[in-house]
Amino acid sequence: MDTFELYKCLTDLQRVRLLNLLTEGPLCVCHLQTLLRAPQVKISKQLAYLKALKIVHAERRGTWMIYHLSSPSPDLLMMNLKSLREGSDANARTLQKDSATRKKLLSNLSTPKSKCPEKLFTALCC
Amino acid sequence: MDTFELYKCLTDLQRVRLLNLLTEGPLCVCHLQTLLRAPQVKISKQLAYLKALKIVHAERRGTWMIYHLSSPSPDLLMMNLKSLREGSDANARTLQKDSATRKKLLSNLSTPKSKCPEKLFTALCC
DNA sequence: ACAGTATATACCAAAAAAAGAATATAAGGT
DNA sequence: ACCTTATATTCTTTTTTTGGTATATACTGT
Repeated sequence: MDTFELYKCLTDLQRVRLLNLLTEGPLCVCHLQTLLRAPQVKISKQLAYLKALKIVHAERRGTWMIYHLSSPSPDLLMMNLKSLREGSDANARTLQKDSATRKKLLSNLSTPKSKCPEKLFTALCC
Repeated sequence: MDTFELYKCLTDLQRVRLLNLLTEGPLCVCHLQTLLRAPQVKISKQLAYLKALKIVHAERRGTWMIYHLSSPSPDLLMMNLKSLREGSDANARTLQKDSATRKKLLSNLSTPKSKCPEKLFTALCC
């Protein structure tokens, strides 16, 4: 993959938020939608974009698609995501908040009402 | 400056080549033109773009404009340029070749025919 | 087979970025 | 004052990226 493509991923807040969330574990599309408060099409398209670059990959679990960061993910990507997350600007705060919201969301999933697949790999999803 | 703007700079080979060359010392537009074998407008515009973001700044020396990397330049930028330069793909090779060509170009400048300003700061330019 | 839910894709409009030609500015030498 | 050289800016066209609506697919449960 061309390195410039990787930087292109990092020029858009929404894509960065997706990548940031996925660094902490796999998630399904519906949860990414919820976390980013964005319409399904947009999320789906961004994920398709990232998938085409093989930065993420998807796995079907029933009707749900679970998205993962590909491994090994390029050091360059990880390094930059880390740096973005640890910044002190508005964007960094957004990423930090996303992580926190993700934790809260996932801890609420073990309730009986949740119909999503429960345990996925080591992380909870859906 | 928004971090995403910085990544945008890194999505274009020509801009990266400019930045890479400038990390090794100031250069004037005509030499950047020569080194990148690109038309004047393009170089000028890219430099204007980088200048607007305060990543570089320019200083007039006679009719010549000498471009510098601003200092301190963001760690994030330096880190990524380093990584791009040290890669083993075609882009990295381009950057390495650029650096070599720059050295050769500058060492030919002390000849009497050269009308460009000779010593600039510690580096030779024009 | 049918209805419902989750996700993806196709298609078109809007916005943003890049490229090129022509022109403008700024300085130096005559 | 005028001509030349170096660089910047303006204007227009083209290309790329993004966004939205509608539609398609894939699966589940009945």
